[in-house]
Amino acid sequence: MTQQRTRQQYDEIAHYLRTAIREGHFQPGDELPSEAELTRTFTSSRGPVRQAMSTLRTEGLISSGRGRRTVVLDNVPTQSFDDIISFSQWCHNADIVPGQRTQWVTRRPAEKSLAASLQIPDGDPVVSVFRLRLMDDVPTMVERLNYPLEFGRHVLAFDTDSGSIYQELIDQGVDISRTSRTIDAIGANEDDAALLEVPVGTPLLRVRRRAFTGAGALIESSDDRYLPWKASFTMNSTRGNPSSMALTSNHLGEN
Amino acid sequence: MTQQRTRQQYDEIAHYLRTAIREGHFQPGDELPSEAELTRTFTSSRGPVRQAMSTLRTEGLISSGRGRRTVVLDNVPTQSFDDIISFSQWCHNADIVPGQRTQWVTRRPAEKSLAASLQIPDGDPVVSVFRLRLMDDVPTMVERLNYPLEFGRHVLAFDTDSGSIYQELIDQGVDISRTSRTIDAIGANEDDAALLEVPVGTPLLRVRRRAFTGAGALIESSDDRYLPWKASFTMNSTRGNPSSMALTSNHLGEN
DNA sequence: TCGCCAAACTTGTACATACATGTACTCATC
DNA sequence: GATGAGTACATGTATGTACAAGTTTGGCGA
Repeated sequence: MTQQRTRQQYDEIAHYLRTAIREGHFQPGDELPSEAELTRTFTSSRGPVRQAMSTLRTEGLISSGRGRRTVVLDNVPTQSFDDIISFSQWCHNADIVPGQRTQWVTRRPAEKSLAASLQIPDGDPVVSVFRLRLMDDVPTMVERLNYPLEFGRHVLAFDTDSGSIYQELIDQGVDISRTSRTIDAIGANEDDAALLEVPVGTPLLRVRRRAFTGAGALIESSDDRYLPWKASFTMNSTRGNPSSMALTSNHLGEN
Repeated sequence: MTQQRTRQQYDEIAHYLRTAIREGHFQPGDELPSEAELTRTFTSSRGPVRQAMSTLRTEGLISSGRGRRTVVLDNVPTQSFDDIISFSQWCHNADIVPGQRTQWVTRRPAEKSLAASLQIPDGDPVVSVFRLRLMDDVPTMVERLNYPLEFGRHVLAFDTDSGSIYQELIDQGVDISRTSRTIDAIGANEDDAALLEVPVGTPLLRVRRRAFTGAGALIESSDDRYLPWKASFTMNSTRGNPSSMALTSNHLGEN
């Protein structure tokens, strides 16, 4: 239940267009109303209209250019920051019932590599969670979460079988403002295989995520492994628009 | 070799800031010059400065907010549209020597599933390419490309062992303006395994890409499979900024 | 009928201004 | 020294204007 506050004009316009596209009032290939028309429709000036268009453009929903009318592209999926960070939230939006079976929650001193990935000194206390996540009661993903104690203490005080850790952190006033994800593939190890009910070595889609506060403090370092036939990532990019993704080469043979 | 044309102001500013961050003149955590300072530095108005900032924000390089100074985030990688669509271009930027060993190039009528993915009628002619790609002479990725004849004819007339098909299409006047990628994991089949010199079933990072013209015509449908210890995807997202990615669930057991 | 050109309209870029809204600092006061 | 009000300054939002640079349209002339 997000606060409703009075919506900004550009947000109003973006929401209208996005909804109209999703509901099919504008089909792929159709022309959107011109900026001049939209300013009249919303009794606004060109600024907010262009800001809304810019948003939809980076979401990959529309394409525009000098002289050309703005057209609707394929009806591609995009998700907001909140939808994509929380498995529970994501399931709700897809009309799926999320589930979780916590394997263990620990508090212990960080060994070297974990400390490095959390950007804390060796031996500092770390809270770790290991859960199996389910979609409609079907095993889908194994989740390994690690928190420095400052944020992990909220997790220790939380029943991890009851729902969304992300939502709990928000409620506790933790300001999650940015995430960085690295995606690759990895074979299921014995733990993964047992929980997901597949053979050892089954290819899994691995998403390693690090979440930060606005001030830059690291909140979480996680490792999620999805069954690839249950979930996949989609990304849109448009020439001339900024991109938030990169394909990176790993010279060193890490794992 | 892209045309240099006179750069726009906002592009000038964005380029300056991006370079300064990459080269470490602004460290993560540092404050960027205020908008007012930048307008003076570049003898510009606030519009272009804000447009540049907006670009860097969606690239995940900076964070800003009402009342707060704009700060540099971690020095995260991001790549432009051109860098990420062309394996050759990508390698060059990373100081890697790209290579390719073409297995075959064919022209044939599309069978049902391929026709569907190319959005053309069953039986329409399709040009397909199957290549092994190398980084510094080391097998890294297997590439399967499919083009409708309209665009594929340029590929047929091209020596696919000589370099970048993408660059060739550009040179032939094909306007590639948008791509959509789906990322998941899959085990190496016999062809993959033989070329990549790994056992059958080895987990691979699969990137299925579809490329479109500005008008919406489908140019290419491809399937790239990377050795996950050679390459991975990275994505940044910031709360409140538009996102161009989505995690999608596959209810149906496709492959 | 065909081809060319000018006009009208589209989106992109830039400038100037105003006010909203949040942060951070100064400084007087207790 | 701690506290709190006030102030200066930061970015966010909105308006209005102007021009640049493409595309589309329609009419005119050959």
